[in-house]
Amino acid sequence: MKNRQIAELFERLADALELKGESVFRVNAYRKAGRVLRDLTSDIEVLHSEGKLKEIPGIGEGISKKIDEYLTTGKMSKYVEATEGIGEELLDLLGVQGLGPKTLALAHDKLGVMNLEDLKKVIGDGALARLPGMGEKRIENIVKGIDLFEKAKGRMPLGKAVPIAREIVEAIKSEKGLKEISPAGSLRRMAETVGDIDILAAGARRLGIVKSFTQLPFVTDVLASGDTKGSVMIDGETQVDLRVVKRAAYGAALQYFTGSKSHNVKLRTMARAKGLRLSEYGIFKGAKKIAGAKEEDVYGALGLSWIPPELREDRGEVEAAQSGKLPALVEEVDILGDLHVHSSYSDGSSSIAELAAAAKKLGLKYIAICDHSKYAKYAGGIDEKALARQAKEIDELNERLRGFRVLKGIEVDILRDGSLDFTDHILEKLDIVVASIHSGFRQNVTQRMMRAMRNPHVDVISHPTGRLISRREGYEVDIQAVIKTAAETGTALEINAYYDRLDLNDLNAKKAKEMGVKMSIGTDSHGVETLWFLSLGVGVARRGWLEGKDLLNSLDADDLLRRNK
DNA sequence: GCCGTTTTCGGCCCGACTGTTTTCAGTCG
Repeated sequence: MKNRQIAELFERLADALELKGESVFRVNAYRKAGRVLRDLTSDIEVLHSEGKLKEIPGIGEGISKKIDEYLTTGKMSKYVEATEGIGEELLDLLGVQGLGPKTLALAHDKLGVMNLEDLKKVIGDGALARLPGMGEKRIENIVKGIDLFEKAKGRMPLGKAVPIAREIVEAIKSEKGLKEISPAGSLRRMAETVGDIDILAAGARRLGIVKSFTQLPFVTDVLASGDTKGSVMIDGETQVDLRVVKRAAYGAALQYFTGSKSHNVKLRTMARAKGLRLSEYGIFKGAKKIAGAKEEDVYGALGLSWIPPELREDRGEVEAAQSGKLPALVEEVDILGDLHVHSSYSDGSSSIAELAAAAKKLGLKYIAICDHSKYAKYAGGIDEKALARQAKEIDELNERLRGFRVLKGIEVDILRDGSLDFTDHILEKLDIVVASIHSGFRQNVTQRMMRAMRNPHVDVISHPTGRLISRREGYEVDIQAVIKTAAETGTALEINAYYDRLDLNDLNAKKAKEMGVKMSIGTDSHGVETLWFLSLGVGVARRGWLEGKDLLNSLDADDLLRRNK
């Protein structure tokens, strides 16, 4: 799959052209093409060979020719031409807050700035300040931007942002005058990583609401505080913004601050075509406001049904809403159990009884204990004897439990030759077999997974790509081929909900669904405190357009066992 | 460069803020 590398090429091309002062519309066209290619689940090379490039939205005559050139010759002359005399390092500087394309181009043209070093130098010696339109404040602002750029802690995983947002909402929701409050932004969309945490509130006494927010005990720094917005740092590393609006604009503001940007642009374009204007204050016909208090009304005014936040990425959700074809997305209440949990038998920290009690408290009906198998020594993998002991303990526990059931499972290693770490004789006695790769990430991963899927006792392939969010790329695996085999063998693919995995991700889950593959959410918990990650998994599933019926977890325990026979 | 229930040409999202300016350009979200 060359999708990502071509997407990157167009994104870089857009940056380079922007720096050269090319028409913003052309720049945006390239940028959009980049985004669409990044999101594409089909293989660009296949579409190319079938002559279907122009069927991709945002790809027309010019861009399809450039893709063709790149795929046939290995280079794109437009890119080479546009980036001549411009290095990667210069383009990277567009990421500095307060330094936009115009200013950067000026610094490049007049002062020969090529990278961060140069930029710091021309600030230090006052050369930048002497350029037209530059003043003391702007320089100061750029210096701040450089500071942030260098720290660049980047985005935090969703699993870290969610508890912070919940805690803040909990802490201020009973504030006097507050009528509505909700997380917004990428967190509300359940994107896998989150930049700043955005929270939106509505009500009277707005100043007081902001004040109670900036005075929360875990706030370490107040960046801004007014009667419509407060901005703070939590624990010195996480920025949280609270905006407070009037109730009459809450829906429009929530829609606006939830994004995504491309989803919003699409809606505004639609509004314009209908002679309307959409902003964070509402939908207007001339000077008359026709919607704004509720999100449903904003979408309604555009002739759309309400679109769940997780879908708002301009991946076809607006068209689906227009034709009444939005999926009935899976909800947390549809999820009856967690299908991948570790106990203290292997490297977990909680006993099976503790896990069962905690899961029951979360409203679940069952959990599957899937400890590591013996090959995974580093993770305290268990052998056949320990597995038998565990089975006995689970039987005894199930005798006592009411309205809850513990399933006997295993996370069995797929070995280097594609065989499994336990014999079929052992596996067939279990309620659920989850198979995964923990070694040889570059050795025939696709073939090994396929072999595992053809074993009739294997029910689920765990974390199928092996990626760790912002830490590890993942296995060398042909995920398309894995999905295809899963469809043939009826094996489920896991949406591993552990916060730094989320694997399958949203796009792969969507692809798998389209190919008729069932999925299984498992938290991969190693203790009771991470069982809540199930909601992260539901987030991924919803972002992948999944409905309850696409997930094994929506089956009750008896139906699940029948399926796994 | 893309695209079409205003269009095959002429548009292309919206508003706030800031700083450097006498009316607006640049940047951001």
